[in-house]
Amino acid sequence: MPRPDENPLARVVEKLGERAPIPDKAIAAILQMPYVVKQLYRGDLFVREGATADKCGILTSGLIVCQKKNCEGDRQILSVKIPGDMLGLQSLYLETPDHNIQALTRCRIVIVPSELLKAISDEFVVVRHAISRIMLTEASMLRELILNIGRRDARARLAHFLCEFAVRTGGTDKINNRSFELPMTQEQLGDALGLTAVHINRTLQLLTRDNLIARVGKNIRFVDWDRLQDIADFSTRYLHLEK
Amino acid sequence: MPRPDENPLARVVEKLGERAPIPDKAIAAILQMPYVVKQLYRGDLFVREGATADKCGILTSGLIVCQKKNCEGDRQILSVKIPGDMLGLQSLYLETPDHNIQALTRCRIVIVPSELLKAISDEFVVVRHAISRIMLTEASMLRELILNIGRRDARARLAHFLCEFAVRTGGTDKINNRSFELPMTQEQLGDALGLTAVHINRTLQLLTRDNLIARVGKNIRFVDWDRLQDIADFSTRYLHLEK
DNA sequence: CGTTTAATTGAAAGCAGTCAAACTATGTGG
DNA sequence: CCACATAGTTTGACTGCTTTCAATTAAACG
Repeated sequence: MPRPDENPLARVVEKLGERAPIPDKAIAAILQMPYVVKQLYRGDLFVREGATADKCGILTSGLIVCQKKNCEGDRQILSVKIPGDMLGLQSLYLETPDHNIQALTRCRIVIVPSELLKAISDEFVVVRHAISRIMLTEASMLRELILNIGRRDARARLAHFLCEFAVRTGGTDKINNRSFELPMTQEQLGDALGLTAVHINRTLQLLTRDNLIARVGKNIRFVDWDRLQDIADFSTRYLHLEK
Repeated sequence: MPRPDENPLARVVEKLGERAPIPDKAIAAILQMPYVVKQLYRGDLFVREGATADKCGILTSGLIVCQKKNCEGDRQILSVKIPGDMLGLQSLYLETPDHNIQALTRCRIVIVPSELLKAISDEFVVVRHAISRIMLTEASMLRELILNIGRRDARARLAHFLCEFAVRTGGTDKINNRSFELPMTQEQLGDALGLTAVHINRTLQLLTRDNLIARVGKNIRFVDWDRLQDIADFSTRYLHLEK
């Protein structure tokens, strides 16, 4: 298989491969899809609610979110996509997107026609199982977010977000004392957690004061992972990491 | 096709048929699955988070919810299932359920082995497309709930819930002045909206006082549907009602 | 008809929001 | 490399929505 820098669709194969072993024929079919690499800038939309959806893709760098706005224009972020995540899979089966997909930072995506990926998934059982599992895992993460926003206070909510982000970007090993970049503004964090930027700021200070995390700019270090996880009521089950 | 009282699996065919025209052979395969009809009482679990999931089903009467609890035992309802809705489709592709499926009222469900429905969906393109569309619509409803809980105040949140429930149970025609039964306690409503029962009570009174709805016991009548929809910031797009 | 469950009400407390200002980084052009 | 502009963070004071707690009333149920 080509390296991602030779054919960026290799990232798609990798992603699907996390969920099920993909046979060579399917790999070949995926790698042969026509694709477009596109750079997005902060705020750019890849998919617009209510438009027509005929493309999907994969994020290769930067951060993208799914979001919706209420009638007053307040934004609610529904999910944060990290490099390697698929984008707009909904378009394989639904015509009209029910949410926006928007760049949070400058980022790079690889776009393919939904039709083609759908055709491949219709042909190869394993591919469609992998895609189904990805779609269901996305739904599971939405559920956890509902619990997070509906039944946890700001402290637990933010702690939970940090736990999830750390596990998704860096895996489950040696998290204590690990430090990582969180390239989001406090306003974006607020939009992701149903809070205001001001309150995010105060809550970050709270977590810092309680010796749960340490911060230097956008860099965050887990000072006491176990306790943070406890406070966050975090478990990885909903991420469905099992193969 | 048999009537649902002859073979309750006809309800499954109906449900899938809403999403895509199901060929006769597939209908026959569905109707021939072995099934169990089960009565559940309020609070009973059909699927338990963390257990093993090997069955799915359809709700034929009563109300069921998907829910999770935080570490303090507070319940958050993630979705409300009404008669005709599928249950536990997640089990077709994921082994371990990430949420509970619990009876809200006494209800009747028809259960089939996930394996069999999956086999049918592997055999018939249309069936699997219908199922995918159902799964994606469920995800879309989760997203709207996140927006509802994260970015709408109690009044709009409750109004939105009532709008959704009315449309789902009774369709989109002649809603103004329509009255319907909402067989949920105020505590259950609170769990569905990330609020307390007390506040649900006060918010219901608010909607009543503002002449948006009228209440007699669990019966609710829409006095001013247009304004309620406005306040709720409600649109049906996220329900993906299009065929 | 008594017992339990649900709905309602009131008072008080608290978490998070709002508003506004100050401060700090970041980035751009000269 | 500095000066300025802009975006983001931090802080304080105040407001307000929602929760909590507790008591009362009403409804549902056996």
